[in-house]
Amino acid sequence: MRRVTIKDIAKEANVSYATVSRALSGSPEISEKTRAHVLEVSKRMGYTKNYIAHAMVKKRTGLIGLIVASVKNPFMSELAFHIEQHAMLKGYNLMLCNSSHDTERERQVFEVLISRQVDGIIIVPTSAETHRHLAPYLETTPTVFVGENLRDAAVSYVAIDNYRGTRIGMEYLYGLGHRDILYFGRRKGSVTHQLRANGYIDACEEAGIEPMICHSSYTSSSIQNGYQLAKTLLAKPIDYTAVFAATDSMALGFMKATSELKIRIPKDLSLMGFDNIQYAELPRIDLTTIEQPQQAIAATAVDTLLERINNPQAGYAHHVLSPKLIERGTCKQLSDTE
Amino acid sequence: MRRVTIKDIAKEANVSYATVSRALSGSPEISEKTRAHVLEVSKRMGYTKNYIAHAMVKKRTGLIGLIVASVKNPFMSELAFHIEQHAMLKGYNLMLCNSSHDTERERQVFEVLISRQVDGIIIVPTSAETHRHLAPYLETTPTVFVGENLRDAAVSYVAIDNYRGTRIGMEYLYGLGHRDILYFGRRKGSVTHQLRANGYIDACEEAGIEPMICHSSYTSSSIQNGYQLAKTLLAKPIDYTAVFAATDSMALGFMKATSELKIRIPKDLSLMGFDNIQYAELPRIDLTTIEQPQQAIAATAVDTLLERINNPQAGYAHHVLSPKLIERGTCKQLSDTE
DNA sequence: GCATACAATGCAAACGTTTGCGTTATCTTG
DNA sequence: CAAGATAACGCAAACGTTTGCATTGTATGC
Repeated sequence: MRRVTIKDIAKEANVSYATVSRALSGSPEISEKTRAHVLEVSKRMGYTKNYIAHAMVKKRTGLIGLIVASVKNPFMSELAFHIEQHAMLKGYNLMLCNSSHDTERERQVFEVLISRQVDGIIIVPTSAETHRHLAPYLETTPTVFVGENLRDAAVSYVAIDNYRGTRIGMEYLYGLGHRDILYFGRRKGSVTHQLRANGYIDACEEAGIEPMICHSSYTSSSIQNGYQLAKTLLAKPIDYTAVFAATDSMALGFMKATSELKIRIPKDLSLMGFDNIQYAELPRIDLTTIEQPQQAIAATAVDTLLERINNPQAGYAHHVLSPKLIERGTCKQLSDTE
Repeated sequence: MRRVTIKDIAKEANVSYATVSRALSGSPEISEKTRAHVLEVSKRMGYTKNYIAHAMVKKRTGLIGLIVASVKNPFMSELAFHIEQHAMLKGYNLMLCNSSHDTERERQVFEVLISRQVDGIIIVPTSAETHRHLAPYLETTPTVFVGENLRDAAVSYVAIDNYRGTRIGMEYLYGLGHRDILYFGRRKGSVTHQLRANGYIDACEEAGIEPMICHSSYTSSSIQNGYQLAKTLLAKPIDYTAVFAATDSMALGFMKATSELKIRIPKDLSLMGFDNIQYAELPRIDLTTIEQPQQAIAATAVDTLLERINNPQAGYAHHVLSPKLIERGTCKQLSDTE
C-alpha cells in the first residue's frame, strides 16, 4: 500500500523524475505539453506531494509552532484559532503544544518543535522569565512572543497597551461617578500585570483618589483563583463601589463569590474585567471589560513571525495594539444620593 | 548558522556517523565507552535530532492531525487540549486544523495533513456526511471520528451514548415533577442530534407525555442560533415547564432570550443543557446538563488511533462512552400547587 | 547552411537520518 | 594456540524530493 511517488509518475509518463518535479512545482522551464501530460498522469495515479521530502531539501517545513499554557483557556483558544486561520492563508500549518503553566515543560516543547524543524514559533509565555529560559534557542529559531510586553528583552513581541487599558477602564468608571475603586487580583511575575496595575495607580493619582489593591499570590489567573481570593476579600468590610479585575477570569471568580454572598452586580457593586474573553458576552455574565483585539493580535503575530523567518538578521519588532472598552452590563452609574 | 548534524558529531568524535546514530538512538550494539563519548560530544555541540530526516527513513512522523470545526468552540478546545496532552504522553505531536464548518475545507485540510505525512488523523466531523466525502482517503490514512455515532459507516469512532444522555436528563426532569417538557433545537444532518431527539421522544412515550419539539433549521449549534430560535419560540404562548436543549450552546442562547424577556430560570422555567461545556459551570450560568467525558473521549480517541496506526488491518473500533448528569442550578422541583 | 542561442529535458548530487551487511578486533573454547 | 563466535564499528544504500549542470533538440541570425 505504498503511496505513489514522483518516480512512479515519471515511469508512467515516460519522463525523468526531474521533469515531473518541475511540472508539479510550476517551473517555467518546461513545455506546456509535457506539463499537461504529467499533471494528467499524476492526477490519475492519485499523487500527493510528500512534504517531508520536500522539507528535507528545501530546509523549510512550512510549519509554525504555537506554545500556549492551555488551549482550554478561552483566551488562548481564540488566539489559536485566528493564528491557525491566518497561517493557513499564508501557506503555513500549525503545531500546537500546551505548556500547562510549567516553565520546564515550556522549554521541553520548545525543543521538540525545534527538532521538528518548524520554521518559527509563536509563544504565549507563562511568565516574564520565559524568554530567559529560552534564550539559548532564541538566536537560531525565529520566535515571537504574544501577550507580554517585553520591551527590554531581545525578542519580537506583539501585545496590547496594557497600561492604557486600565486607564481607559478607570476613565469610564470615573465617568460613572465611582471614586472608591478596588483593583482586584494583581499578580507578580508578569509584565502585563505590572502595566495594568500601573495604569490603575496612575489613574487614581491623577484623579486624587486612594488606590486600593487586592493582591493575588497565585501564579496564574483563573476563575478558581479569583473565587478563592474574592472570598477572603469579601469577608472584610466593603468600602468601595466598583471593582476592576486584572483579568476577566478573575472577574468571573469574583462574580461567583458575590453570587454566593447575595451581593448583586451591578446593583450593589460595579465590576469591570480585562481581556474580553468569550465568556464575557454570555447571557447573565454580560461583563463590561477591556478588549484585546484577538484577531489583530493573531494576524500581526504570524506576520511578524514570517517577517522574521524571511529576514532573520532584521531587528526585533515590537507591536503594541490598542485595547478598547466593551460596555456591557456590570458597571452602573453611581447614584448621587449614596 | 547551520544546525549541527550527526556528521558534525561523527567528525568531532572520530567515529562513523552510523555509530553516532546508534549511540543516540540507544542501540545495544555499541560499547558503553563510545556511547558516553558520543553523548558528551553531541551535548557539547548542542545537537538536536532532525525529525524530518528521521521521518524520511522511518516513514513515520510521530504526528497526528486534528481537524475540528473551530477551536474557538469550548467543546473543541477542551478536546484539543486533552488530545494534545495524551498524544504528547505517547510521544506524538499535534497538527491543528480548523474546518470552519465547511465540508470542502474539511477535505482540503485532510489532504494537507496527508501531504504532511501525519501518521493518523482525529476528526470531529461537521456533518454526518463527512465520512462520505473523505471516503477515498480513509482506506489509506488511519482516522478516527469523534463525536458522531457512525455505527453504519466503515470507520472507527468514539462518541458517547447520546440516546442514553437525553434519557437520563428526562428521567431527572420527570423526577422533579415536570410533565410538559419541550425539546429545544433539534437539528438535521447529525446522527448525534438524531439520537438525542430519539431519547427524548422515547422517554416521553414511556412516560405517557406528549413530546414537543422546537426544530432548528440552522446547520450548527451556537449561542447566536439558539438565541434567534428562542426569540421566535418565546413569542408564542409557553405551555411547558421545562426546556431540554439539544446542546449547551443552544441552552445558552435560550437563556439569553429569557434574560431579555424577564423570564426567570429556574423560577419560571427549568432549563437543561447537553455537553457540559466549560461555560456551563460559570457563575450565574450554572447550567444543569449532561456531561460528555472529554478527557476520556480524548484518551480513547488517541488510543484507538494509535491502535489503528500500528495495526491497520484490524477492524474498525467503536467506543461508546457513558454520559452523566451534572446537577446545577437551572432545574427546579415543580411545586405541586402550580 | 552553419554557428549560435535558447528551450526542454535528463543526470546525479544533496538534504540528515537509519540500518543491513561486511569487516575488524576481541574473546571463548577445546 | 588455533578456530570459531561474538562484540563493536564502518560502509553505503535508501527514504522522496529539488536543482545545478550537462545534454539534446530546435529555432534564429547572418
